[in-house]
Amino acid sequence: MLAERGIKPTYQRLAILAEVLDRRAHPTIKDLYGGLKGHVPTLSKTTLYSTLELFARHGLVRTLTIDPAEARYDGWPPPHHHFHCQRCGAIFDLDLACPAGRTGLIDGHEIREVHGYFRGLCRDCRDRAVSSPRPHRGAAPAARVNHKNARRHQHA
Amino acid sequence: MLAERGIKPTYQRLAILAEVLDRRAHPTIKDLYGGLKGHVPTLSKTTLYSTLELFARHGLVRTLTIDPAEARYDGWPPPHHHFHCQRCGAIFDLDLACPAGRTGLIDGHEIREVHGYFRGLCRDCRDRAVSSPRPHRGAAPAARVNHKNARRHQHA
DNA sequence: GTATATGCAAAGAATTTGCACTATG
DNA sequence: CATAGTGCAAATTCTTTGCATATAC
Repeated sequence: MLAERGIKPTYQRLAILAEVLDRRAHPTIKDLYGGLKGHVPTLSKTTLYSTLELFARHGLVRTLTIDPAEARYDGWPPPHHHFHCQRCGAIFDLDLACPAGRTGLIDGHEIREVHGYFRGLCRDCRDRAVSSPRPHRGAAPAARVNHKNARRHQHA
Repeated sequence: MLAERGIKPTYQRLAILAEVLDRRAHPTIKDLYGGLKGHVPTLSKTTLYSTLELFARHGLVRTLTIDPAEARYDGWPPPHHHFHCQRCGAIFDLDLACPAGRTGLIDGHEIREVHGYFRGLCRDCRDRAVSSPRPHRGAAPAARVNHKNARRHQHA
């Protein structure tokens, strides 16, 4: 899968690719690093970053910038949209027919990547909100997506 | 515009709102800070950050996370998509009819924000590439949107 | 006079860079 | 050997936080 794209298939790269493909939950660098540590104990984050960038350049993974605090990676090939929960931070895949999601030219710009996502309250958080309208004291305030704090509350 | 939304209209807030609305080029914090320094010399970035977050919570501005390196702010109200040039970093508005851009429920998730954007080569960079297919020696490599470096090459 | 807003400086954290080391052919 | 890949540590820089001061009602 790598060699045929002109990417030298090193041990690290194969492991990283497998890890990304294996995860459907849009892992962060940290997630991937944690998951890979077992198989590739010497792995450095530098390699992770550079390899994922390499993969992204070759279209093997998508880099998601939905969460402003940290990048997430998506190895699921078919085009799809995402949903980002403002409360729990989870990211779900959405399979919408999206006519706007086309490549080619728009207004003279050459389209190479299409990104679509939604934000709001996910099903679970919504259910929770319905069953207990008033959040408990000490509950996390409505997630401030722009803050690094949000990271701490996320499910991955 | 602020008071009726329950936001105390302080001098700083009015100035920040005016600055965001005045700019159509999806300014960064740095852009806004630079532009505001003249009128509000004592302005701190802390206030900028917190005020923009406040505005975003109240729907007065959108926070764009298209550029992973730094947030951009959009005070243009009507829903629209964006195009991000991988080479020069510029962000353009795209006015597409996007049926996916709806609020309500999708798969049980409650949609509150819709974000759609494209990446590729903008019209200008494309023209340039056509007229001189081989980049000059020393020309910037294809922008690595994931890198902070990209910032230095951006037009704002 | 109490609550809220502002600002400065310091802290925090993801990402990038520099450079030395390793693997491969 | 030469080239490309890897890894550590340091650097960079956006963003957040802690508190002290100022402002508003």
